[in-house]
Amino acid sequence: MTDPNPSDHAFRALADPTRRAIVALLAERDMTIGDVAANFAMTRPAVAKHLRILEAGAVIRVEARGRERINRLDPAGLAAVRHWIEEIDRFWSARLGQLKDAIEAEDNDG
Amino acid sequence: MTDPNPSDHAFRALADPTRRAIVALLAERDMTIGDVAANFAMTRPAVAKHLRILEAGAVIRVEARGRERINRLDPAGLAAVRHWIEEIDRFWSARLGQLKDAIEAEDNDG
DNA sequence: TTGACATGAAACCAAATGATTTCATAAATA
DNA sequence: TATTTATGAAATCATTTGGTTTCATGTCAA
Repeated sequence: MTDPNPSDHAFRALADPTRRAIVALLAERDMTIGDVAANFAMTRPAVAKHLRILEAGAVIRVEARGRERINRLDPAGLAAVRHWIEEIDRFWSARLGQLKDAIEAEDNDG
Repeated sequence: MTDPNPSDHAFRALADPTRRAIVALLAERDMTIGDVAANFAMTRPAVAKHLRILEAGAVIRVEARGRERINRLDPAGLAAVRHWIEEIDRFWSARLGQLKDAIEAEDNDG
C-alpha cells in the first residue's frame, strides 16, 4: 500500500514553494549554489539543503566543477510527476466515458 | 518572491504518499470518508484530515449527502500542477532550442 | 604559499505535519 | 423515541521540516 515509487521524492521536492521557485530559476539558466542563494532571503546552507532535496527527486542534477557545483534542471523528476498525473487522468477519463455510456443507455431504455 | 499561487495547496496536497493513494482510489470511484478510511491502516480522523487537505488543493470536491460526505476527484488541482510543470518545460525547451541554435551558429562560423 | 572563496557538515531550534484518543453532533433506522 | 452510524472538533504527541549558526575542507588566484 502507498507504494514507494521513485516519484515520491519528486513530489516531496516540489512541495515547497522555495524549491519550486528554484526550479523556475534553473529552467532559464544553470547556476551555482551561490547564484541560487543570491535570489532568496535565506542563508546559503538553507538553499544548499533545498538543492539536495531537488537532486534527490531528480528534479535537478548537480555537476561539480572545481570548487563550484553547477545546478542544472533534470527533466526526469518533473516527468515522473507529470506521468503520475496523466495516469490518474486516464482512470478519471475512463470513468467519464462510462458515465456517458450509462446515460446514453438510460436514454435508449426510456 | 515565491508567489502564493493557488497551485501551492495542490502541490502540498500531493506531497504526501497517503494522499496520492487516496487520489488513485477516488479516480476509480467516489467514496465516503469511511470508504476511504477502510483502505488504510490508520484512523478515520486521520483520513478525514487528509481529505480536507486534498479539498483545499482542489484535488477533490466534497459533497454532503445526508450524514455522509461523498469525496469526488476534482480535476482542477491536478491541472494546476500539470500546468506549472508545462510552464517550466516551456522555458526548458526554449533553452534547448537556443543551445541548438548556438551550436549550429558555431558550426557555421567554423 | 597565503589568502580568499565556494561549499560541506554538524549541532541546534521553532514550527509544521501526521497521527492518535476522546468527546460532540447530526442523521438514518429499528 | 432510542440507537446506531457517519462525521466533526479539540487536545495531545512524536517526528519531520525548514531554517539558523559555526566550523571544516578543498580549490582558485595573487
